[in-house]
Amino acid sequence: MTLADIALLANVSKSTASRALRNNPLINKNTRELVQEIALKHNFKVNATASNLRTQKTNTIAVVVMFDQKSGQAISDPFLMEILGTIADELTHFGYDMLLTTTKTATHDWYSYYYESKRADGLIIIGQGEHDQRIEALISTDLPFIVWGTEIHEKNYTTVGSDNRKGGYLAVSHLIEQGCRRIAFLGDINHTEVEQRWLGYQDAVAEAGLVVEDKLQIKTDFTSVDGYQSLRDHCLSDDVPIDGVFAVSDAIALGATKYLFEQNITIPKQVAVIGFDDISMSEYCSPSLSTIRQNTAAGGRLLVKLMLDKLNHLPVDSQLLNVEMIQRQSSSR
Amino acid sequence: MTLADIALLANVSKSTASRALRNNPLINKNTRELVQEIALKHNFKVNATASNLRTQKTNTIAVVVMFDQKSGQAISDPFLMEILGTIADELTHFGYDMLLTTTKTATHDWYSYYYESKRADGLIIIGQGEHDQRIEALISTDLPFIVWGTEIHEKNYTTVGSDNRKGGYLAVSHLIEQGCRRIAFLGDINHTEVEQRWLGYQDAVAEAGLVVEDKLQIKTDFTSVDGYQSLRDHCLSDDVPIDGVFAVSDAIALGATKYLFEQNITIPKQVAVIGFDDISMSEYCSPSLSTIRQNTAAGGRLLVKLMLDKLNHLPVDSQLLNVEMIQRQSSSR
DNA sequence: GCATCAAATGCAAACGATTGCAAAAAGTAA
DNA sequence: TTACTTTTTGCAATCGTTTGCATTTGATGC
Repeated sequence: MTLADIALLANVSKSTASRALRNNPLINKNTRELVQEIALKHNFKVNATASNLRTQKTNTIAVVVMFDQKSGQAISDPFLMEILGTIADELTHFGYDMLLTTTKTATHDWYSYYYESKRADGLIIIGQGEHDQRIEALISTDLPFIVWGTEIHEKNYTTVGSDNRKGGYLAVSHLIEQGCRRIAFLGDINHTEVEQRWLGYQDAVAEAGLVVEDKLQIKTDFTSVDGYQSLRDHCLSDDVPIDGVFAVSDAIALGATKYLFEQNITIPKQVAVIGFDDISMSEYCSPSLSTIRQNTAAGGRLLVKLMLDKLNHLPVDSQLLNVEMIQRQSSSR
Repeated sequence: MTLADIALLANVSKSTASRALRNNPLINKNTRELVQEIALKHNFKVNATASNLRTQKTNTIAVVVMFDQKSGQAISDPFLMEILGTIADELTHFGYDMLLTTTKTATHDWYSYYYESKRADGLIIIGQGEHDQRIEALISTDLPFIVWGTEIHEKNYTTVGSDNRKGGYLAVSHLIEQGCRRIAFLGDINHTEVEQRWLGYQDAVAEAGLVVEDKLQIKTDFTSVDGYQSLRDHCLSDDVPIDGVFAVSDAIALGATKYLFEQNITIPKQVAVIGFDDISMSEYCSPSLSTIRQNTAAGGRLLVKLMLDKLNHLPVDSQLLNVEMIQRQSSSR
């Protein structure tokens, strides 16, 4: 069933049929309805590849999920799933398809693969990784792309992301308010977003008139396993005593909590804990986890909106999303 | 930069250029290398839409993630993310792209939208939902599709999935072994997979010479919130005392655990708990969560392999993946 | 009845690759 | 040299839409 067949059935030309199907007012209303009716009856659907070829548009956005470079594993934060879900829904809502890739396989030249070879009209990148060169390579191209992460002023590309610095500040101020004085920071500041949270940490510590101890900043990957190991291997010794933990993801926080439990250290009394993300499980673990909530739904929607604006050649600015401190048991003394 | 340009530069015809690029032995080796070199130098990439149109193949597989119909929310189990990640990687590995959708938006006619209109060569569906009609509608079409879920013998389509019945059996036998006698089942047996786990529950109970009490089967959706509420609203009263919980997902189990904690009910002593999935966090919550491990990596790989086999018109059979009981603190008395 | 104009339709050329088949070139044997 | 393979190349059609432009149709005015 092709457009030609429909045209034949409707006794019109291909051009008329084509226009009629897309409700072009150039075509007589009766003719339009006739053609549409016939198309419907025969369950005709426009061939996307042919249409894409002719129009030079794909109506597809590629979404790249940055993987953990070391482990080669998906950053399996439920957080990711949530934002992906929103993006998918928003894109379908605007008539776009979503092509999903991870950075794990093959160091694709994204520009060539997706844009030049016409697989997608634009790119949404989730996560900046550790200043990935692949992102920077895109800046000088005409590929429309948006990154979930932190705005980097020296680098000129559009980002959408949480106010990570504020998040770090809120988390640590809160811990300090609860009486914590030696707060471990679990995260890898090579990730731009994490770096911001670390700055927020420093802001809060400075504000309280305390001193930032570099020893308390412990490089930790985005997994529960790493959270557990960080505490085990680097903290709580006489050398580095702590009374609070700020983990840059809830997953990390859960791992840390686990270790504290095993050592019979009471939470929040001896050590208070706060995470980041507010994944749905945080409320439902025990003790429930205090955290900084990221507005993933708004983030996903915004990513898509800016992407579409960009495709329509509208001016587009990076956006900072507000975060919120959610106090739960793990930090309530 | 099109094929024609390259051909011109290489002083050959388009056909020769096309063949040369794909290393067709019909073309002289020298010519091939010449063309490839030129293409490389000019960073030429074949236009996918044109190629797709001509070859009538898209080299794309659409993946549909079934959403929670009621909440309209993504089943945000990390479990999903893991399997999606594997699928994405496997597909890229075999040169396919992955189109992702959720069932939330628009009740697409998948056959028309993806297959007829040539957006994808095949469909992988994650989750059966509650006997979704959209799946059944595909059976009579020529669309190649595979479902992650349980084989349904009356329905004739290919599935890949865990041995859910065995999983249920293992979980419940284990609890019984630990001395549990009244085990709550948290899950919604309208989901085919959950139904299987319920059958496994019954198997184990029967084997132990106990009686299956329908009161103990509590309809619960796939979220922590629901796990929490199920226990709160339906169990632990004098009416329905329990000493064990089998939750059909780790997320549910975490919610349930939370409620037990709040009620000062000790785990595993007063109530032992076991979940399903073995998401990465299960090991790192406290108490660590016993669970039934699904082999998501194998599952993802198998889904893709069968899909490709199907595309190559090879015979394809549904596959059952083994599951494994992981004993942790929450059930170790 | 004819000129004029607007509304509706159709022609034919793209879009950029792939491929069956024919033709040219190169190699071999007589 | 001719005849006959074998290897290598190129022609031209095709995939199924969309769209600029020309053409037809019908309406209107004089």
